[in-house]
Amino acid sequence: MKRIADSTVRRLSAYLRFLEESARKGVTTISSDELAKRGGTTSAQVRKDLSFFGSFGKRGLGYSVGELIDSLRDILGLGRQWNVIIVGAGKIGTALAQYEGFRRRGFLVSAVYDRDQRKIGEVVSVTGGQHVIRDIAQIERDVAREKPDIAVLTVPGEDAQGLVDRLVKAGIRAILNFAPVQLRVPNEVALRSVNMAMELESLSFALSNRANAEGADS
Amino acid sequence: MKRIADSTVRRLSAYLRFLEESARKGVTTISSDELAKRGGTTSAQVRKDLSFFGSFGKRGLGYSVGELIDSLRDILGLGRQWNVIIVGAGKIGTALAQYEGFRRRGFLVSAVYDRDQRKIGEVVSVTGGQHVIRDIAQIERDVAREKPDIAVLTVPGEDAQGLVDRLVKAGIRAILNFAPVQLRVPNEVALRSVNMAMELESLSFALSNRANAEGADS
DNA sequence: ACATGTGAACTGCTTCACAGCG
DNA sequence: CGCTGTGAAGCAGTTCACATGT
Repeated sequence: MKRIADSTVRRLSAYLRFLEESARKGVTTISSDELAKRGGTTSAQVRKDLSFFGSFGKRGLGYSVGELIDSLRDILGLGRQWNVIIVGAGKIGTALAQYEGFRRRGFLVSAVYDRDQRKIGEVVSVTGGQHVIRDIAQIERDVAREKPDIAVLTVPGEDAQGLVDRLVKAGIRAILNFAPVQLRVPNEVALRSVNMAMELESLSFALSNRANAEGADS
Repeated sequence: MKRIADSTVRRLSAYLRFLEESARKGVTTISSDELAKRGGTTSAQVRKDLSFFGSFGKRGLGYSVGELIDSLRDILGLGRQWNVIIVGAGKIGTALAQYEGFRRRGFLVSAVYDRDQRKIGEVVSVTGGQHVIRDIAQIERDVAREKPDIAVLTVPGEDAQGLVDRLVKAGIRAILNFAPVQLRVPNEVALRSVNMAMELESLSFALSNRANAEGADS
């Protein structure tokens, strides 16, 4: 398979959300142009994005909403459940643990970790249940045994790289990082970072230079 | 001024963080190569990024850590305080309100809003203080009067676009969106989105297509 | 007639490579 | 001599434009 740009994947995800919304409204057919308007892109871009994976439309007509939803879910690997562990039970970690969007899309929080002895053993709510906070000290053992798919990192910046190294060694294959640091992982591990400091500073820059205010939205 | 790529601004932000860390360690001089290694890029990229704004280094030597920190803070517009309002006092909104990183970089939470009558009037902690949750109904009036710089949106997806329209009309110039929807704003308003669903789906895609696991990190 | 699918053109970010200067 | 600053080359992602299929 050809290498797919990250920007393409993000757009596919956006198309999927809009398609699901359209389906709920009873729309059954949609054109690349309508899809583009809502996704903040162009019809050519939509068609190009989809073309990497096959032909999903009918010429002269557009796309079947239902079929395209199925295809996109398949392309994005959303046809299964992914087990997610949350590493760091601070404010953001516990807030994420309860995020409804996780479950709705097949991401199940299977464990929550912290290193603070006072928190370990406490019960936290997660979407669709509860978990006892586990000790980060046992994370290698747990990851090796339970093989979670994704680790969400919500620990202080100074602890992040060390934990990543441990998680990678234990066999994790995907990490979503919220710590405000640049992490290093081997090529075979997928890493995405959400860096609030960076987003805020980018807004600060835009505000200080009106020329760049123009909305380059992720 | 020349148009600056978004990717450049994000890297500048990363350089700044690393420089501040180096300064704390007592490092006084640094080369583009060292800066690149930690920022996950190349030395040529570092020099090109900086070159858009001037010449900051000494040939044969490198950059003065202190001077470059000052220059970057200036470029990014971090020499002043920015007032931030948080719109939506749910789990994520309240967690963000307490985020230490806000204050440390000059972003001050100046108000918190919700539309839920049961929450309005409640007290929430924010970094360095407390706020009484205000009624979203009064947000236009407050924005017009208090002129906050940035609105952080942490409301349900279905309410997001409506609120953005109101905020923009009231005069907001920058928005950091956490709702999982694609927002539309006029060109003169700066918008950044953090979309967790998108990040997770992008990891799901990477896990389902090992070829793409390679870490394209934001 | 209409909207897709796609090679070709284009744009802009990244990398290269070296002249310039401390 | 070493490292910066930068024009030029390379490359990747986007846009164009039209042939194709219904």
